[in-house]
This record gives sequence, structure tokens and C-alpha cells, in this order.
Amino acid sequence: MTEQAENYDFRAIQEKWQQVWEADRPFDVSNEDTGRPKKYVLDMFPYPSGDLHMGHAEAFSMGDVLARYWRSRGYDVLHPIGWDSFGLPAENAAIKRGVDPKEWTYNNIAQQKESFKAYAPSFDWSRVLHTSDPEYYRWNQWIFLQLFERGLAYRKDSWVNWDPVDQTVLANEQVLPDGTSERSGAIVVKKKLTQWYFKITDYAERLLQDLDKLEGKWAPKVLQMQRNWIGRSEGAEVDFVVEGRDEPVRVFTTRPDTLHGATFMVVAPDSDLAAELVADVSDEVKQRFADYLVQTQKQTEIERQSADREKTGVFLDRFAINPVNGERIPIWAGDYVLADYGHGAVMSVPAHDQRDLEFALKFDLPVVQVLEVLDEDGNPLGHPAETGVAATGDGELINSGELNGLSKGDAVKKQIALLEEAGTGRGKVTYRLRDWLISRQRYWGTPIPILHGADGSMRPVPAEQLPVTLPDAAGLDLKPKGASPLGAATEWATVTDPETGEEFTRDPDTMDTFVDSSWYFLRFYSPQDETQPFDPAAAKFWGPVDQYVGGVEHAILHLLYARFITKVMFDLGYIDFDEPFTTLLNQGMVLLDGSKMSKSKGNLVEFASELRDHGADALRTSLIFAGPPEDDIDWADVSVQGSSKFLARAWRLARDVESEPGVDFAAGNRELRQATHRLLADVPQLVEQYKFNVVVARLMEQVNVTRKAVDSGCGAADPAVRESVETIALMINLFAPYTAAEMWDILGHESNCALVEWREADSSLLVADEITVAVQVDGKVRDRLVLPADVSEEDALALALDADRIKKSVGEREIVKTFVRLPRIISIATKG
RNA sequence: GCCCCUAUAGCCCAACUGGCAGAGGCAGUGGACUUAAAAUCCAUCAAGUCUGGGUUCGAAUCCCAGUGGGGGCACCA
Repeated sequence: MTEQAENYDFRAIQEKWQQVWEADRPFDVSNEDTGRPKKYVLDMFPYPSGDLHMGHAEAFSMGDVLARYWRSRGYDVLHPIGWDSFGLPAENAAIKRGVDPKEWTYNNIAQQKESFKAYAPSFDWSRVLHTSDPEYYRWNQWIFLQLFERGLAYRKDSWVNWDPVDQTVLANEQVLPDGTSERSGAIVVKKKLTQWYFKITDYAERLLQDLDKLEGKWAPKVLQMQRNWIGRSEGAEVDFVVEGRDEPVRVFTTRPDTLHGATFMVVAPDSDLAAELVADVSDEVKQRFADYLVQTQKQTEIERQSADREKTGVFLDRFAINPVNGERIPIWAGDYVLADYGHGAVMSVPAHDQRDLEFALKFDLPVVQVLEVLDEDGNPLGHPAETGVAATGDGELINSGELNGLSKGDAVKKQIALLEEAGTGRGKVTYRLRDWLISRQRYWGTPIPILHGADGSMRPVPAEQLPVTLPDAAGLDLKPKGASPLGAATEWATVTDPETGEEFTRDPDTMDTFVDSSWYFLRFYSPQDETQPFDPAAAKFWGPVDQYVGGVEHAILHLLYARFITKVMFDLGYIDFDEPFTTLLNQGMVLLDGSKMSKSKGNLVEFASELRDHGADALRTSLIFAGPPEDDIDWADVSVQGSSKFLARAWRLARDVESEPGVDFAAGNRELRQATHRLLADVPQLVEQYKFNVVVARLMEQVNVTRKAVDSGCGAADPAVRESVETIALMINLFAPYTAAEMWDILGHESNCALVEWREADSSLLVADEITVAVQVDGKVRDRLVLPADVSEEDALALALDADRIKKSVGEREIVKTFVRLPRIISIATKG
């Protein structure tokens, strides 16, 4: 029998149980079928930038509530943990301190593991993975090769986002709306480079459509962000014959109905098309274009993206033919047209597109109205050339030949049909989503498994030769200089074919770390598998992640990439699901005094010191109780002492229980039993609706009523007290596992309370003996009646109408209508 | 500029999805215990739900308009 301290001593309790769990590994699960249902609960794995911080503390406490909940509902729960341990911060920090990034990274991982052990999320510690282990990243390379074989990984030369501080390219997704790098904060510039891409655009439609499956299971905000990012746009492709060019130029438009009003064409200055079009023009025009291109390239994304800046452009001295009316229209270059969207060229309809109108007015180009748009009062809008406002609304087609008289919608359809008939255009869907640029010119990442021949040929490293391991950092200059440090590892980079003697150079770039995290949840099925990235049988066994938990900052990047790779794996037949995360909980952030915590601002709440001062349970309880999981928590509003007090009160109850384990609860005090069973009935719903804060509140309430029962009610020996306290222990386990384990032990149980299934609520204890019904007259509560719970509606109404207060309140007026809604309210409406 | 979310005691938050505004906590106040303090315990105080309209027997909840706060998108043809 354990010596029990007089007072709630969280340190002693924590130390005791941490050792027990370390030895017992209670949450390791196997891939063998136990016959129990299964849940896969996953927290977004941490990046080892140092010790855990308060953000981790919150996120992992939320995830653990769900993991522990499902376990207590009789499920086998896969709840693994790993580390997203490749990436720039490690490398930058390593450069700063002159240590090996590997050493720095693994030291941090060790520290975070240590902290996790104390914080006690119910992880399966047998499945730990680190993405920077060769055993892991070899499978990144394997995935790369799978994509490469299918044309889904390819190299192209194009203008890319360049981070001048980190000296590497960035994916579009990593450039913030203000044109800065999400990593370094530097202003991103454009650079023309040959880079590796994953062809995510092939999956655009599926990535969009399948969001419908997640409706109600992911936050609407996240779904909206994904939809916006994919940016589906319906319209038509139109071929414009260009004088002096064999091939017509293709443009994409969402407004084929306005084709008759296309009076000029604008191409992106940085597109291949622009370069080609100026190849044969006069030197003067060539020079003007060249100057313009330079000017465009010099702009930052911020400048280029500010929507209200004045239009710029140059005439290219080339002409196209409008396919519907044979008009000869000038071709301009203008930087409001983007090279990598659609075909890098637009047909400009200044009367009905604001951007085109601004361009036309600036350069004095014709504005032809082809749609009569009416204002709210039914009057025609003024001519766009005069008002400066394009008529973008619906109306009746004019000046458009066969389309005249049609509405916008009908004209769109008709024009597409006409174009298709003539072979000069077709209906077409375009997406804002671009291919995923995965090359990085940095050291601490997965080497790209491609060999380059002297003749420019490419050869994939054979799968059986994987992994291509990183060369030792020692001796390499990791400082960013625009080219990957790997290229300088000559011995590593040079490969000779043993058969032909032909010499190859390894691709010097490493992969974006989002590749690592795009499939790690699959690796958890069989993390030690040496023959394949994961075991398909185990994947079938556990299925997709039932519950994913993480910050909303990954709403686009990580989730989109993971969905993409999941679909690829599905197509390759390795898994039988095509969405990775069935439900998603986005927890909020932990703030201090209304702002994000940061070292530089000096408003840091240290995870380690909170853990030391208050213990894991009080810290976790505080984070859970502070508010709904999705909301931000301001640490200034949080009272950890309050949580400690609650846990201590619960613990004390366990010591006060005087009945023996196994006592027959049915003999217990009915009132207390009713409270306990209401809790048993309500908590599952609350947890499944993510109302964890309410669960804590309900447990506080239960502790209060039980305390009262012990001190001034049925007394500590009543079986209902044991029933209540055992229930409290089992439920407190969701967020305060040490206290729960200690209580369970004090209550005389040998079992691990985290693995004990909750009792079902007894429905006979859920019905109240009597009900209090409010009686309203004309919307105002005039009386309250205490009635037997099984009273009929008729009787209740009769009693209400007979009550003195009600009679007085109704007076002489006529009763028009009555509503009886037991057990809550009776409403009487009167007239007169 | 466009879209989404949100507003309830001094503070953090509940309210069975249209039915008596209060479950829980923090802070406050009074008391018990103590030589005193801390801890603990008991008791207690508190808003009519951001504003203005509407629907309804009945609105914190639904609708419209506005205000404050948060977030997303923003030359994507």
C-alpha cells in the first residue's frame, strides 16, 4: 500500500506515475486485431526548435483529451508522436552557433521528448519517427521517384520566388500576401531558375471536390481557405490568330460573352510569349519592351500586387484578329497580366472589365460596349469610357451579332458553343493553384534522388539504392549563398556508373520539408518498416486519421499537400482512402496580454517553468478550461492556481470515500446518483462537440455536489459517493492523468484508470422526479409550478390556468392560444 | 474594397440549438480556522445578452441594418 501524503502533492504524484507509465507503456498499440473498434488520433507533429512551448502545451492537451476519451469509450486508439525535424530554422541556428544541424536538432528532440514524458500525453512511444532520419527520408525519395515515373515530378525553368535572406526558393504558399517570406520575413524577389515541381495542379479538381466530404468535419474557415487557394474559375479558351505567327495565341476568359468587345490583347511581360512576340519587331520596340521587362522584374511582389496602382504597359507592335468579328486588335505587354495563370495572355474587354478599362483609358485604346447593363432604377449605365467604371453586371447583349438580345449567362453558353463549332475556342476551367515547387537550395533536408549526366540527361537513383543520405555537415559551408551546399560536397556529389564508367553529378538540392510532413501520418502505421514507406495492410487496419489536431496556420499548406499525396497514394493503390484527415480540430493560440508571445517582445510564458511550478495536470486543466479549444487563450486571464485547487479538491474526495471497491452503487443516495449519471450521459456529447471547457466545468460541479454530500448529506460511506468519485477520476483522466491515476489508486483499484471503460448512464436515473415548469402570460413569466415528472400536458395546463397568480394575470382578457412545452414552459397568449 | 467568424456579470466563459439568462472559474465582499499570514472551507455580490428594427405566444439564439473585435482574400482575366 502506498504511503499517502496529507496534502495534494503534485510533484510526488507526477514522479510516481511517470515511472509506472515509463515501465508499463500503457498506450502502445499493435497492428493485431483486438476486436475493438479503432480510432486514429493525431496531433500535428512538432518542429524541434527548442523545448516545447505553450502552444504545444495547448495543442497536445486538446489532442490528448480526444485520444483518452476514445480509449475510455472502448476503442483501440493509435496516438503516435514524431518530429518534423528537417528544415531551415535548425540549419540557420546551427550556422549561428557553429554546431552541426544534426546535433542541434537531435538535442532539441531529446529535450522535447523529456518534456512530453512529464506532460504525459498518452502517446504510443513505440512508433516515434523523425523525418531527418535516413530511415524516414529514404521514403521521401521513394515517393519522389514514384511521382517522377508518372510525370508528377518534373523540372522546369521559370520565375520563382526567391528569399534573399534564406537564399532559397519558396513555394507560392510560403509567400505571404504582403510579398514577404513566411519564414524569414524578407521581401521576396523573382528569379529565373530551373527547379523541381510536383504536379499538384493535376489534382486541383479532386482537391476541390473532395472538400465537400469534409463539410461539417473541418472548420468552415479552413474549407473556405482551401477553396480560395485552389481558385476554380470557369470560362473559355479562345484562340486568337496573330499576324505573322503560325500558331494562334490562346487566352483564358471567364467572360466569353464579351468577346465582341475585346479591343486589344495584353500579354504578361515575363512570359515566353512576350519574348517571342518581340523577337521580330523593330529595335525601338524591342528596347522599349526590354526596359519595361526590367522595370517589372525590379518590383517586389508588394508593389506588383497592390491592386490600385496605375496600369503600365508597352505596345508590342503586333496584332491579333478577334475571331468573332475579324477586327485587328493591338497586342500589348502589361504587368497586370500574370505569366503563370491561364496562358499568360488575356483578351481585353475594357467596357466590361475594370482592369482592362483602366489600361484602355491610360493608353487611349477603344472601348466597345457589348452589354447593356441597367442600374438599380432600371436606367442604362453611362458609357464606361466616360464614367471610368466597367459594366461588370448582367444585362442584354448588344453589338455582338448572333448574341444580341441574350442575357449574360445565355450569351456565355452560346458563345462557347459557337467557338467550339468554329474550332476557335472551347469551354475551359482554370485554377489559381500552381504546381508545388519542392527544390530548396539548403543543406538540412532530403536529397533529391536524381543524377545528372554531363550531357544534361537525368537518371533517377534506383529505388534499391535509397536512401541517398546527406553528406556530413562537417567541412561544408552551410552559409546561404544561393546554391545548395551539397554541390560543394564533391565526393558525395560525384557518382560513377560501375558498368559504363559514365560520370554523374547528384542533384544538389534538397526537398521542401512540406514533403516530409505530407505523408508522415502514413508512416506511423509501421514506422520501422524497412521494405516500404508503410504497410498497406496496417493502413487498411487503422484507416485514415479519424481526428487530426493542429493550428489553423496550416490551413492551406500542410493540409493541401497532405491531401495531395494521400490521393496519389490512393491512385497507386497503397491505401483505400483518399482523404487523410476525417475530422480536424484547430486549436487557438496562447497569447499574453492580447498579443502573440515571442522572445523578442519579451512576453514569453515558459512551458518549462509553468510545468515546474504547477505540474502537468494543473497546466493541462488550465489550458482546457480557459475556453473553447478553437479560441485563443490569453494567459493573463488564466488562473493555474484555480485549476490546482480543483484537482486538489477532487483528490481529497478520493481520500474521503469510506466504502469499499465493488460496493453496490444501486443502494446509494438517489440524488447524488442522478448527478453522476447526468454527467455520464452528457460528457460524451460535450467531448465529441469539442466542448472540453464545459467538461471541466461539469466536473467542478460534480466535485462540489459530492463534497456537499460527504460533509452535509448522505455521508462518505454512501455507495453513491464512491460511484461519483470513481466517475470523477475516470473523467479527470481526460486532462489530468496523474491526479486521476492517484485517485484511482487511493480508491483501491489496481487497474490503469486510463484504460478503464466508463459506465453507461443509467437511464432510470436520468429522469427527474419532479419538474419545475415556468408559466408565461404574454411572454412574461408569472408563476412557476412544481409538478410530477410524468404529468400530462393537459393536466399541467389545467393546473397552470387554475393557479392564482395566473388567473390574476390573465384577468378579464380572452385566452387566444396556449403552448405547453414540458418540462420547461407553459405559455398563454391573451387578447384584449 | 469583397467574404467569413464573433460580441452574455469587472474578467474568462455556459445556456439542452426558439422556452425561467447562469453551469463552472477568476477577481471582489463577509465569515470560519490561525497568535498572524498563506492554504483550506462556508456564505455572498453581480449583467438582462453591443446598438436599432423585424419575425414569433415566446429571441442571447432566427432575419435585416449598423458599430466594435478577430481572421481570410484582394490586378487570377
